[in-house]
Amino acid sequence: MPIRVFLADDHALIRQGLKTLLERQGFQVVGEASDGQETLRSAERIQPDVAIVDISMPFMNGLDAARELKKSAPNIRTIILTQHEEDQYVTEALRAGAKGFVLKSQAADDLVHAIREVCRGSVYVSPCIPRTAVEAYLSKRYASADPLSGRERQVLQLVGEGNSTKDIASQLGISVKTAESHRTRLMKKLDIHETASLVRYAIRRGLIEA
Amino acid sequence: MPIRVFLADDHALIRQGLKTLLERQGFQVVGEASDGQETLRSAERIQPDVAIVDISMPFMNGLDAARELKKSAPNIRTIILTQHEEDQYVTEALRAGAKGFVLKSQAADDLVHAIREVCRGSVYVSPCIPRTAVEAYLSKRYASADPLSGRERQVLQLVGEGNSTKDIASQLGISVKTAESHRTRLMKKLDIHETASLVRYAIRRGLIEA
DNA sequence: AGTAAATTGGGTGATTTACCGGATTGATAT
DNA sequence: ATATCAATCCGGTAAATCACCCAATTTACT
Repeated sequence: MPIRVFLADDHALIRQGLKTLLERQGFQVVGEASDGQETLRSAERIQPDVAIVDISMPFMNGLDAARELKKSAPNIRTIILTQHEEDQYVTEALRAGAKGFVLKSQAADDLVHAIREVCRGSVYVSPCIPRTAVEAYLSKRYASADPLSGRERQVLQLVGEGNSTKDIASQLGISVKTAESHRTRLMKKLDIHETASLVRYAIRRGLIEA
Repeated sequence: MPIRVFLADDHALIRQGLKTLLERQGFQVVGEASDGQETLRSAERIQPDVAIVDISMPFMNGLDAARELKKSAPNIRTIILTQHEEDQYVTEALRAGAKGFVLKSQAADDLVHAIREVCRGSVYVSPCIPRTAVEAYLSKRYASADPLSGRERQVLQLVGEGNSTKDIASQLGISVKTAESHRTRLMKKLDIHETASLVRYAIRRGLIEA
């Protein structure tokens, strides 16, 4: 009896590609959805073995969908399939109850392995994901979704808004060195090494707007 | 004799899905690439009938790749395949020499039609795209929404992706000084004075994603 | 042919970052 | 109560980057 798979991605073309690919691998695609809410309604009814869920979807994103699925249909194993490589997403996905995390940049084999592994009860994370991200999930129990301290988040926002470290220091009434220190530490926490990535992260977090 | 197709998308998984799907439709997938530069090198050598090119790719985006392909391999018909629905992309894609424009949110049929049409010499744009976008291209009235030159746009993208000036120089095969020069000039053109604002601009322009 | 823009490159000095270190406070766990 | 850890604060040094000056060559357009 083939493994029954559900596909959630807002791009129909991508879904059809994945479906064709998975069916050739012997899986049975039993349902599809193009947003988080549709995923919940449809997957709860269909009760697939595995739900493959993209993060970027309209109305309800894949991580929120995974959280809801965990509550309403705990028997469905969720695999997050995304283009986002940031560690933050991995940690958040695992906390949301996902059993797998696969990048779209990986080969199809990776997804196939993930499906087989989660069906056996394992947790599967793409090998190219830094272990630190998985460890963050395992160790930091129930820390806030955002690993940053208040001051760090404040500095991050100011950096994203285009302020230099010197500006930030004077705005916060601290020395340049301290501002740099906050900045350095938050970058280490986020495993980010350039200002550009920092800005993109701040936008995704909603701290600033593009 | 089957139509020979080239696939350019930075997500291996998506490429494999599309490949499987297209081969079932009777097309022959003769090559793949995961970024714009690889697309140029590889497609010029292989000379496919059609190149299906995603916009969002690292190092060199799909629109720039289409522009280059038009010069170096005018016999290859380029179809832009993207998730971005904004009219601006359609106009820019057609100006860049693309013969087709298909959204990932559409069904596979749409892509199949596009391939057949462009091979017959037509221009194909997904039916869900507003006509105004196509008319903007036809009306030749270049309002030049973006004052940047090609090279500058390329540098902007690389900056937004988090590359240092040194990285950019080596990736583009130019000196650090030249890369700095491009960067300085594009910042002056945009009246932007910090990296953070540059990144936000690149995101708003759709050159990169948050 | 002539003008403008694009692309390439350099030098110098100021600014910023990266990476090393430590001091103090407050919360938490044992 | 006391050890421990995270958060906050600060400094020095070396490397990288930026800002601002310059110019040669190629390309594009009129």
